[in-house]
Amino acid sequence: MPSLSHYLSHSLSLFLFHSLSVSLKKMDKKPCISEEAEVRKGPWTMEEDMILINYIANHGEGAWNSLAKAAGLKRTGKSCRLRWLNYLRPDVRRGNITPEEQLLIMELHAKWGNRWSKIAKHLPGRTDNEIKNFWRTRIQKHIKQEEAFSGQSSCEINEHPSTSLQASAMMETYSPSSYQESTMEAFPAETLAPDQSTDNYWSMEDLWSMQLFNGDYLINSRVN
DNA sequence: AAATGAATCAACCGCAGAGAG
DNA sequence: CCTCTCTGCGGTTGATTCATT
Repeated sequence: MPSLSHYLSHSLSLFLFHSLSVSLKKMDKKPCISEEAEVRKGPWTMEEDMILINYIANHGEGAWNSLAKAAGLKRTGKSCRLRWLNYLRPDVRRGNITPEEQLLIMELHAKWGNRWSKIAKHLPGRTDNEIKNFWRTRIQKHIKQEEAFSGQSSCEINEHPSTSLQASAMMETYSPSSYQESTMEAFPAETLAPDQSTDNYWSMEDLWSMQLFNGDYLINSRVN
């Protein structure tokens, strides 16, 4: 029977394997470093992620510019904030948007338009970036296809339903009830099933729950 | 198997608002 | 007030992955 430490080290190996393969792939892109200010851009490396997680675990988040400097990251505060909020936070949900979440997004978008951060607040674990991407790649595309199919070219999708007329037009186009009927079947079942894509994949949530990102642990295990 | 186009998503950019000095 | 800095938001880009031919 494997011991807890064995299990944890196995988990860590899997994590490192996954992270390394991702990082190596991404490092091919060579995050660019501007000569003068030495600011890194582009994809984050595993080591940068660990530094950021470790720093926030010990000092908390916020004051991103000084955090970036204090943590020794050659990144802008903005970049650190974005990485943390969209990817590293322990409560970030990975995996596909569920049908329930889709409906909620549709409803809230009809209400508020492109207020992604406001919408995201009503979807625990989802980020504004994720919802925005989801909207643009899936829903907007589908709506446009529907329009093209029905030949209703006059009903343009407006990203900013600032007027009540525009808003009501949008509601007509994708009110929750009509959306549920007409749209759901347009999304393949596998894209709707939650968390199916996470096989053999360690989500940040998993890792946090295993307490792999405990500050002390990271300090000791950081790859030099 | 290779080429090509489409889809996805992480990360950047610019802008605006808030707050400090 | 004015200016500067920081933060957060929404739009956009571009690299990677996936699907199709």
